[in-house]
Parts: sequence; structure tokens; C-alpha cells
Amino acid sequence: MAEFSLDTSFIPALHKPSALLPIAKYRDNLLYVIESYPVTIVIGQTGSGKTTQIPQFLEKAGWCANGKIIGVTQVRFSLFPRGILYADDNPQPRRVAATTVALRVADEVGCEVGKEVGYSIRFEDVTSSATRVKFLTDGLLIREALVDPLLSRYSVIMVDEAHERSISTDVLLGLLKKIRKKRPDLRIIVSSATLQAEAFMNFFTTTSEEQTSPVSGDEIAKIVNLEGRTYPIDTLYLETPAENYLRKAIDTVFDIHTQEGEGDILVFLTGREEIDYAVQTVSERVGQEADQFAGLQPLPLYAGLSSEEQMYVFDKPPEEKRKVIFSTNIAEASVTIDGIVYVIDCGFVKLRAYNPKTGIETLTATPISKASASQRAGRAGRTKPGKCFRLYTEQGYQSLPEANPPEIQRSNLAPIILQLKALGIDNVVRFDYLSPPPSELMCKALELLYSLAALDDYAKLTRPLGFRMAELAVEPMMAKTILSAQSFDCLSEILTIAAMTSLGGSVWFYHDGDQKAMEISRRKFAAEEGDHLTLLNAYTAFITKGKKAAHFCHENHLNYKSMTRAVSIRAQLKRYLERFKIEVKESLASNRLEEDVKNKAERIRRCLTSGYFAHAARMQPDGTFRNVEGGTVMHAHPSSLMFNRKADWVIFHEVMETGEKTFIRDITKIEKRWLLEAAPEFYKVSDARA
DNA sequence: TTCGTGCAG
Repeated sequence: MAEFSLDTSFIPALHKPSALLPIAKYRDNLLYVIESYPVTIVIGQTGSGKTTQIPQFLEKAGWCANGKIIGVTQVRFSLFPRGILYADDNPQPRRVAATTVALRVADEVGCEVGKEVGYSIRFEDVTSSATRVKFLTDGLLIREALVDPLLSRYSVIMVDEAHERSISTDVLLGLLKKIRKKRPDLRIIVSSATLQAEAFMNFFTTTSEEQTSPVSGDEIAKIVNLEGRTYPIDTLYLETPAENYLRKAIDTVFDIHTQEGEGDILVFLTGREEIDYAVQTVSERVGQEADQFAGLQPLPLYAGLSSEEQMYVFDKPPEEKRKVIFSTNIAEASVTIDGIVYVIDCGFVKLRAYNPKTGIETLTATPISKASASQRAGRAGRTKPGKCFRLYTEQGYQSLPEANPPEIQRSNLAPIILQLKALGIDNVVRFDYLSPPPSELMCKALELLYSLAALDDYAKLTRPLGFRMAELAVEPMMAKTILSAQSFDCLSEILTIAAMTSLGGSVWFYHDGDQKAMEISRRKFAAEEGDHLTLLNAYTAFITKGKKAAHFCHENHLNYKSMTRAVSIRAQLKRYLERFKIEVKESLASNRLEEDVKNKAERIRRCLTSGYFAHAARMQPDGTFRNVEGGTVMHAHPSSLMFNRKADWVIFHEVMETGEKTFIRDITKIEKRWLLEAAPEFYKVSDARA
């Protein structure tokens, strides 16, 4: 039973958003501003129609004359996190794709996708010579700048959802600011939430460097506010802070179910563990108190679920049932579910940060920003008026930051520095960032790139290694590994390992209680040398299964969606290498002498060491790991084969601190002398420090 | 004995 009733534990907020209007009436004003100002900042909520309507307005107004095109960058393309569009387990992938923006706009324009309206994402370019409006990811547009530095094909570039401040959005905005100086004809549209619009305005109207002809900021950029079409949302706060937000969230679900009208519930929690617990607790209580709580259908939603499991949240609940979806931040912006009337917001999100001193990433639950809080609340008002229950006090809300620090200020910058250098921006420190990253992050990244020999003594990109590393779509350490693989005669295997590790740990999956079975399955592929070779074995087995692959995955607790993605990534990496004139000799693992296999395994491990020497560690007598400097105590992640096994020196793909502990993942045994061979200078410096 | 979410012609 709930400890508090709704009426006493929540107090309503004073302000309600008013009902909002459609975009059409702003058309003429928008076109006028875009014509008159190089940069237009558009404020518009989800549902305002900005993404679908503005490109059409522009096209009709003649912005595609002389073969120019309109580019619209998108943070996401479908209803689902990426992958489902391609997964063969979905019988009608195109139907899901039909929800993408490009398809919607093509439909409105009355053309086929890929003709006048097209889109381009990794692995899928649906554009043609007829394309005038092109939706693409911001990362891809940055890559286009490698070939066409002034992005001269575009008359207008619209950066959608810029307020989300992903690293690639930030870099793209910096590039566009630079390009604008050389291309006065280019029009830039930045779509943003209200809170961040000023910051974008300031960014485009101030100059960081000396400028020849001083221009007033007023002539460069203008903000246009489009009111969106949403329904009013009542926001309610706790009177006193919750001691345990998870329990409070569950109680609130039951309160809503018994006291409020129809409509599904969306609950924001921070991670899988909390979500599984909440789903289980609610279903147990529904079972026990069937009379009162019958008709509640709890569902989990997080990225680690298989596509079938994610599908359930979109299904209509059975008659007389109320869906309650317990979700991570994935439902804040990436996934939109219709029919949500009630939102419960725990007030926390897990955020990644990167410590340049240790090179260790952390993942910790952090209070959300006001911007996030309003985004979460907005999920309730998409189909009719809704309510948002915030599991914190109004005072707590007031103390939240306006926005969380942008990604570029809390990430490993090595990949982005490599790209900037490849774009000809050698002075990466003085690049015009929307939010400059801390200098420690810059230094750490430059050091790493130097030790990988991607940069020379003058911090210039090396040829061909550095340029090739920038072009490969994997992180620098893996790029180096791939480009060394030919000399270790294991390129085919390294390509597979690169594709598998870039899946980020979603290879094996299991449901609660299924874990033992998963581990038994995994043992079939296990290699004594560690996780990388185990991943190689799993992939090799997978690709020989042909039409039975899906069945094979199901039997072996492998994530089919991830495996098919690995196949695509590997093919793409191979195409890059072929462009570099590096031949990939495909070797099949069957019919090998045991000695050959051992020999190859050693070459693979040596090759991995050539890229991952900075991620080396030694096992201590107590079974934990220390890096070369001996500082941080690290544990093998329970998902690793090296968990509870003996080893001496190892290299690992990733290190992450969560809660109290620091874990390393994707671990392979190596010999200490290989480290000295791979990076003599790196280890000389480290020894001196120690 | 465990991990927010994306993305790369």
C-alpha cells in the first residue's frame, strides 16, 4: 500500500503551459528571417512541426535553385534506437522506417524517399541526384566536410535538436561558424529548446579571433520562437524529499492507478537494475492484490533489451489494461511513446564523465537539469492533457542546474581531435568551441594520439597512419590496432574483433535468472586467452549459420540484432581498408592445425597490444588489477571471461567506474615484453613517473 | 558478481 496519498504528498506547480499553435502561421516570418540573416535560431518544441515543415518551406521558396540542397541533421532517425531498421527479425522493417522524418516529409511532398527527399545514415544512403532535401546525421555531415570543406553543395543547413549538445553537434556548429565566414551565401538554422537559444545566439554573433570588418551581432543571427502544439501538463512536486525514490515511484504508480483517470504511465529511472526491480515488484503486487490493481501492465524499456522486448512498449495494452513503462533516459528524447498521460520523474540520470588524470570513465547517477525535467514532463502531454509527478520538492527543482555540462567537456577527446586535424584544423586548442573543453582533456587526448603515432612531434597528423586512423570509423586505439594488423598477419581476425568490441557489450544477453544458461552458452566459444578471441569465435560461428543464424543466436544467448550489426560494421571497415589499398585476406578458421591456431592467437594478442598498450594492467595476488602506474584498483567486469580467472599482464578495451568499483571489460592476456616492444617511449615515460 | 544514450560515405 502507498504510504502517502496523492493529495497530501504532491503539491501542484503554479504555472501551466498554454495550448500552443501550429507552425504554418510563422511561415512568412521564418522565410524572411532566413533570407535576411545568415543564422536563424528556431525555438520549437517536439510537435511544432519544425523538422518536417521548415525544409519544405525553404524548398518551395527557391533555396534549391542551381542544384543546391538543404541539409537537415538529425540526432535520431526512427522510433527505435538504431538497429531495428535493419534487423531481419522484424518482418516489415520498412513499416518501422515509415515513421522516420524523411519518409514523413517525402509523403507530404508526394515523392518517393530517395528522390526529392532523401536521408543518409551509416550503412544506408537513400539519396539520389534528384534529392533536394536531405536528412542526415551530424556525424555524417562532419565527414562530408572531409571531402568538401565548405559544404558547398548545401544552400541551407539546419542543425536539429542542437540543445542536446552531443559532441558531434558541438563540433559541427564550430565548423559551420568557420565555414560561414567564407560562404556568406550559406544559411544556418539551429533548432533549440528555449533555455539554450541565447547561448547559440551568442556563439554565432561573437568572434573569438580578430575580424577584419566589424559587424554587429544583430545582423548575423536572429531568434524565431515557434510555439508548439502540445497539451497542458500539471506538474506536481513532493512536499518533503523522498527517502527512496524507487519505492516512491512504485507507490505513485499505484496511487495514479487507483485515483486518476485513464492513460498510460511513464516512469523515469536511472538504470536496468532499478527498472527490473520495479517491473518485478509491480507485477508481484498486481498478482497479490488482483482486485484492486488488476489491469496494470508493467513493462521495462532500456537500450540493452532485444528489439522484440522493446516492441512491447508500443503495443496497445489489452482491454481495460493500463501500461506502466519503467524506462531509462531513452524515453526522454530518443523514443516517443503515444498514449502517455502520466509521467513520474525520479530526478536522476546516469551521466558519463571522463577523468583525464586516470583516463577512467565514470558512470554515476546525477541530478537531472531543469531542461531535462521539462523534457521529461513534456512526454505526458503528447496526446491529451497530462500530469507529471516529480519525486523531489519544488525547492529541489529550483536548485537543479539549467543544463548538464555538454558532452564535449566530459569525454575522451582523442576521436574528435583526430577528426578536426583531418579537417585541416591543426590548432585544435583555439578552435571555436561552443563550450571549450578543459585543457586537461585536450592534453590527455593529444598525448594518447602522439603515443599511437597518429601525431608527430609538431602535433601534425602523420601520413599515412594518422590520416587513415581519422578516416576509420572506430576509436583511435582500435584504429591503430587495425592498421597494424597486416604486419601481424591477422587482419581478417582483427576486423572481426573491432566490429564485435564496437558493439559495446551487447553481444550476449539474458533475462533474469537466465544468467547461468547464458554463461554455459558462452563457454562454447570461450578462448583461454580472453574476451577478444572469444568474441572472434562467436562471430565466426555466427556467419557460418546462414539462414539459421537467428535460431543459432537464440539458442546461444547471442543478441541477433548486435551480430547483424557487427557484420555491417566489419564490411564497412573492410571497404575503408580496400580504399587504402590494404588487402584483406579472409581466412576461415576451420581445418587448422592446432599449432597454427595457437600461433595466430599469439599474433592477434600482439597486434591488440600495439593499439591498446595504454590500457595494460597486471593482476595482483588478490585477483584485482593495477595499471602500470599502480594507482587505481580495477576489477574484471563480471561480464568478462577473466572474471575469477588467473592472469598476469592483460590489455583491455574499456575501463569504467560505477558506484564504488572500477571495472575493466574485454580483457586479453599478453606478455609484458610485448608492451615494451609496442610503445617503448610510452613505457619509458611511465617508468620515470613511477 | 554488472552497464545512461547516441553516432561514423
